[in-house]
Amino acid sequence: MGTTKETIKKAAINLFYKKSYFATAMSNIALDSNIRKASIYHHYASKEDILFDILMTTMSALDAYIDNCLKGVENIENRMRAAVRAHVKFHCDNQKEVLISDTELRGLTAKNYKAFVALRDAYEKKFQDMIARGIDQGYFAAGDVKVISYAILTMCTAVANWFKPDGRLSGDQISTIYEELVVTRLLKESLPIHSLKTPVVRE
Amino acid sequence: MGTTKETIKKAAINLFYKKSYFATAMSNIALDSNIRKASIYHHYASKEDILFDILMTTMSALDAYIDNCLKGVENIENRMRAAVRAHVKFHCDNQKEVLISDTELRGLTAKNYKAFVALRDAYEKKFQDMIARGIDQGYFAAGDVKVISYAILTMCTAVANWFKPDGRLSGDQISTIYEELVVTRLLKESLPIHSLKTPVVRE
DNA sequence: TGTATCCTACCGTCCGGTAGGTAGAACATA
DNA sequence: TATGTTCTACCTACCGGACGGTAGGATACA
Repeated sequence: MGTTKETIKKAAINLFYKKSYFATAMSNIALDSNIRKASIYHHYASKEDILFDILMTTMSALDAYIDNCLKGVENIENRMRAAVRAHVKFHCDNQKEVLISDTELRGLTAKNYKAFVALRDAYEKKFQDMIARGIDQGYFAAGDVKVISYAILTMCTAVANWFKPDGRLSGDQISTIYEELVVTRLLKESLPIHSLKTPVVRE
Repeated sequence: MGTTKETIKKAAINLFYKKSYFATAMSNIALDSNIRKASIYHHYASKEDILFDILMTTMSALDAYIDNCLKGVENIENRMRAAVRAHVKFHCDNQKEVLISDTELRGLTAKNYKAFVALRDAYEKKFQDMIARGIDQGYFAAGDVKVISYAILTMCTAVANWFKPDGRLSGDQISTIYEELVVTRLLKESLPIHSLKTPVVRE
């Protein structure tokens, strides 16, 4: 069951996900937490404080998860593989939280907004640095690093939009497909048209 | 200037984009339209009716735009190129509307929700059909059509999240980059690692 | 005179948040 | 062991204000 604060947070995550932040009332959260509305204010200073807590812990968890998955992986291509796999897996396993992180930033005041965006920018920079390094070292095809990083990150993030926990494919399976799509296709130069039909002999 | 209804709609688009649907009050829309709140109800039956109008006209316009861009294009690879280019261009040119379409569906009642999703599904099916056909004909590398279509569509749709009208790249330039990324990379088999450094002689 | 358009004034409801209090565990003093 | 104090966690009851929407009248143009 966990602490009352965790119960409140979990209820808020479900409601923000289902109804959106602004459409969710404190009384809704209270009801789902089996608590009176005023009691929430013993654990959180305001409604926004709940949202901010969700956003920051989710972003921090994502960042820590990726760092852990990259630990000890040296080769840049393998690092990119691990990063994509971790990012997609996290977005399958924490679907509601990351969707809130994507759509409810407008519920934050300027100060909290800046704090969150700083975390997010630092996270995205890790991908941009990897891509730039991979291009430098000749592992990845040349291109606009900013645009390629946006393409990869948004595509992997959006998995949270369509992933279904009880669907045809598991989070692990989707991670594997995306790892391949990104690292062996999107980041590489392609073979010419119709080369697939007639195998090409190299070297 | 246009009709009063168009003024209201335009004000609503700006506000829904900036503050979100639920955080926007009818009085806000009235203020930005230089009209009294009650007057809005002469043109729209309810707040949701405004949202529904925005969503449906945007989705219909996107669908019509893509159809027009594909007219007369026969070769499947060129069709895919045209489709990606059109999709990205539309999402740059109608940034606010498509972002609302992506995030504010929870503001719709069940009936309206179904009507919108039907349009969207039909649109997405066009891409899935193209990808399946391209794979069949050997133009595109084999893979999970559903997942690949999601990857492509979400990546192209998300351009609306980061595109800046006065930024470094124009909508046309970004469309060109994405056209290449999707059709000559993501949909193709790649060359082996480091092949970029030493050119490969084929056939 | 009829109709479309817009207005002022108002309704009931729900919102985020607060005031102030109670039950009970923890602890210190004697 | 008995008694007073403090703290956490929760409660009931309420506040001012904003919300979406409505009733019914004024204006303007055909």
